[in-house]
Amino acid sequence: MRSDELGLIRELTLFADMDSANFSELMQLAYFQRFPPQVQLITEGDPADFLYVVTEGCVELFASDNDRETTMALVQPVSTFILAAVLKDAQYLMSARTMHKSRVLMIPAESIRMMFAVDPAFARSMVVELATCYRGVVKSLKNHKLRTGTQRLANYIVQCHQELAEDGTFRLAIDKRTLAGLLGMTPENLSRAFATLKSHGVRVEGRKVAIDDIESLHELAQPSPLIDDRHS
Amino acid sequence: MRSDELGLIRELTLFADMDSANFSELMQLAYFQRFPPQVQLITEGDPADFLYVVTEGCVELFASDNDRETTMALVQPVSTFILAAVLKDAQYLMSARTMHKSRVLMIPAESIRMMFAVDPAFARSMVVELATCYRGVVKSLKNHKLRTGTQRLANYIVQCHQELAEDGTFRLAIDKRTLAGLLGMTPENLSRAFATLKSHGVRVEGRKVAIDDIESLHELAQPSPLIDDRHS
DNA sequence: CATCGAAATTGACAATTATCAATTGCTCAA
DNA sequence: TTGAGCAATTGATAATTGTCAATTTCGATG
Repeated sequence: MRSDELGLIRELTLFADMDSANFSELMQLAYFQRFPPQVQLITEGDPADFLYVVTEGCVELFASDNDRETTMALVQPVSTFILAAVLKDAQYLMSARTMHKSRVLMIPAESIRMMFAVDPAFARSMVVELATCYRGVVKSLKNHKLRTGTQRLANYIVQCHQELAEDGTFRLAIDKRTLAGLLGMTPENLSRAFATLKSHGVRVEGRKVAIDDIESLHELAQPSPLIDDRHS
Repeated sequence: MRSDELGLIRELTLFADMDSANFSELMQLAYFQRFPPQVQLITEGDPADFLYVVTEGCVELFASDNDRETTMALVQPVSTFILAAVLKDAQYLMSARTMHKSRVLMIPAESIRMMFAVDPAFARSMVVELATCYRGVVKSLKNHKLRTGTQRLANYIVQCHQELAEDGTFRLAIDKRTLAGLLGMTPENLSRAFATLKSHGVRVEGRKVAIDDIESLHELAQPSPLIDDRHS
């Protein structure tokens, strides 16, 4: 592992307050690996053997039932995922696959649980991490139960606009197929939702998005901090 | 507070491992109250001032956006709710109202956070509690994204069957209006879903449910432990 | 027991979303 | 450059779900 990467991991809320010796020991026990795109890292139903940390690339969390499949979340660097299963020593509820070439740290679940029992600061950080994840899923559930597909897209666009757009223009960070999955709709439906947004001042060309009438978009999206705010 | 109730609260995973003196202190700071049905206890968006514990009755967690509203979960005694918001010292993401006459313990958020910092066993219990809640919401999100309304109802019935039915017959624990909300559909739709289940061996009369053909119901429901198992 | 009011059901219809098929457009490698 | 292959779009249709209105049923109360 490179030391700059180690530094990034150390800065994560989950590890920042941990005792130094414990952190070092944990890193000693971990595996650092590169994966090509579209590699399935974990499968739902399997026992949770590792806690994962993405340091480069992007990982998709997804879930299946019967022959349906849905994207649950995208994990961007630098973040951990699948902590709850590791802690409860339970089965994974979600599967994970790399979207792009990715670098991933795999920490044995056993050693996470051991440190959890031993290092109180680590336990407290876990609380904060899990509370944040919990609230993230609650927001996602609200997003899905309270909004139509078009409204979810509108809010996604509003959020991108706030985060990246300087002149009202930005590029989608992910391809439309993945975006459709994330928003819980089919790619066909996403196309139509984009078409609907045209009349609310949103122009799309490939991955480029231009927003001409942010008021009109806000009107349609009705963004709410209790659903859309990334942090809080 | 009655001592038997205190005992029930002490037995909760969240408090079981806590230091005795700390637990006593926490209970000293808490308010125990009775509420009539349909009283709104908390409103989403408000700062999290209390952690709640239901000891009798039932509490509905719900969320709103624009003029839509949806049931997020039902909290049965004895359980805590709204822990994540308290811990993060953030706004509530969900509102809560009593469904029936209820007894509720209200613990000041401030003192929960103080104990969290001071009592390592309490912090570790929180991790387990939050991990469990997190997985609960993930299951709920999977339920909604991967299944149709009728399938969700079928799985709900299968679950009731496993837990209460001895002779293939049981009573619904909640009224149909609430059940509809919980399953994320309108009452009208729930009626139609019940009608659909008739051809899969489910007879409904008021709150009484009789299952004639559990195989056929399973076939339709396709229950999965990674969505439907209460614990794990 | 009668009656009021809310819950539940049913029907008709609209909106939303999914599915299937066909076509267009883009990207990458030979 | 060109063609193969995949992503994206578009159209047609079906399935699912929501909305509105009209009854019917059920339960609590006087």
